[in-house]
Amino acid sequence: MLQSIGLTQPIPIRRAPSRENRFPRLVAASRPTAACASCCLQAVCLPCGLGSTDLDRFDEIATQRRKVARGASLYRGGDAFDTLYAVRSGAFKSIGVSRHGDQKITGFYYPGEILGLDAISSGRHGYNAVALEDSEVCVIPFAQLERMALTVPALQHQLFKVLSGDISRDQGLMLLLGSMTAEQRLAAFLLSLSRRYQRLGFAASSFVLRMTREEIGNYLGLTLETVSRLLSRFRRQGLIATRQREIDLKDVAGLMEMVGHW
Amino acid sequence: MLQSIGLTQPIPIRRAPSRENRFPRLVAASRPTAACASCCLQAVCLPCGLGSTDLDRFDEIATQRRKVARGASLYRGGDAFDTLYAVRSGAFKSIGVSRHGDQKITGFYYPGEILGLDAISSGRHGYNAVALEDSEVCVIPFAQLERMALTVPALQHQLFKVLSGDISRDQGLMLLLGSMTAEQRLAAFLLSLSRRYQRLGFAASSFVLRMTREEIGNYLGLTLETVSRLLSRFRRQGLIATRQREIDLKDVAGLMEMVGHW
DNA sequence: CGCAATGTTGATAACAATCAAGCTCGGTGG
DNA sequence: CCACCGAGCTTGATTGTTATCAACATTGCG
Repeated sequence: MLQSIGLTQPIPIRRAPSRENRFPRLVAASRPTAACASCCLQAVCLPCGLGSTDLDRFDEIATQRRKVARGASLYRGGDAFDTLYAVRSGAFKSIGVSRHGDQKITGFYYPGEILGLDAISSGRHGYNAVALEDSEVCVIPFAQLERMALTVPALQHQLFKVLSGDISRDQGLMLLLGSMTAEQRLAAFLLSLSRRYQRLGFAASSFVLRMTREEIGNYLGLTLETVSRLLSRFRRQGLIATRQREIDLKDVAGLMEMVGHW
Repeated sequence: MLQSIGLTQPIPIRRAPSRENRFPRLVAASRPTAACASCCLQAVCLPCGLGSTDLDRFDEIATQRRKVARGASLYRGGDAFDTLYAVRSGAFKSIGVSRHGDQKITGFYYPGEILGLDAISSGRHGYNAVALEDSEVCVIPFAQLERMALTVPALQHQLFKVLSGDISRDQGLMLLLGSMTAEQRLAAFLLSLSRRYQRLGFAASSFVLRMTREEIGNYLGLTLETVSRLLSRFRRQGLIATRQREIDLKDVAGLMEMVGHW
């Protein structure tokens, strides 16, 4: 069955009652401090290389959580950079906005993934981070994190790995944008989502899109019409099944063949 | 006047006598250990945040240099990752190769820039690094670098900044590939080269391309014909002047206008 | 029930790719 | 020294993929 994914607690996935700044009651209650030690994302999140004593020290840094309602911004381009954020539940998009108001999505972020890494170098955020659904993040003050990294080799190493991993991911996307057809891009996108859901312990071949066709198209450098047409074509070809935003990958091998072994 | 750039020593820029594995005599002599303290790239290279005592310690790590002839690989995709490389002179391209033999250039690297950052996360290089001309790099063993970063806060911070800067740069390129016309991409490319040359202390509006039209096109997700046509158009429009690979930016404002304020 | 947001599908147009021919500049060999 | 050769570049003609414009369907919500 198609299932709800990307959630670490039972926030309803169907569209929130209105566009912005409203949380369903069940998550409105105040919330204890984050505790990585008991977090189900332990295996995939930033502190995943740490032993239990180091993990406790890390917990002293990342004490705070923050909720972000669907459509609201976690930070905006131009904001001063102080902290990294680890997605705890929900999903985010990172968007650049040009002076002319054109928007371009540079990434989607799922639980266990880190937001704000690109801002370290300049000390200022270059993009807006917007929640695709009611979401929650762990707040990780960067100065403290850096200080701790000096005394915990495993943490320093993990940080290097996370930063480096982001570079790899972006380069993969550049490859996609720079040398793949629309068809290949969408296939690659679906496969990438599949892999990420699997990493989180969810079914790899059956998931619900957190974003609209328009957002997918924007991210992939395509129009929403092209995305819609391609999804229809994939359906006709028996590669996938869809029902609104629910996606079933019926022929993963076929999709991979389509991407062409990059 | 158009001038030679990207070189920290007088290697002739005109095409080397043959395709590969041949160095002009003047750089064939064996070379003393690298010394950041006396390197003219100090201000822009990896150790740029360090004080003089820390710089001396850094010099003990990065003792080795390596020459790479035009067309030769510094490393290849699949190679184990041990070391980072700082470009000392010359220029490199980073290319991904698909199983079908298709190549895609993911980046160009100029003096002071660091090669290999994307390999930290997996411990294995994902791309080939190929010299665009006879070049030299400083070898920076990563394990030692990490160890030193634990005791030198400024170095750790600088490493975070360099990694983060690469993420920003890649995201900028994604924006370019995903939402700009051919014209905008090429204009953005020329402006980006201009900025990099300027950073190195060279003229910002007058430089020699280190890469072919084909390589530019590959990098920008265009064909070489499109690149050539656009350069001709820019010339007709009075935006640039060209003579082979020499480029003069005649109207930087016009080029920026074209890119459209991303 | 109707509205607004999202998604599907069709017709047409534009941009860039492809195919093709020729040019320029260096290097090489007769 | 000159002629040839090839890599790299330019330009033209044509094709094809994807964007754009447009109409309509579906869903959820007030």
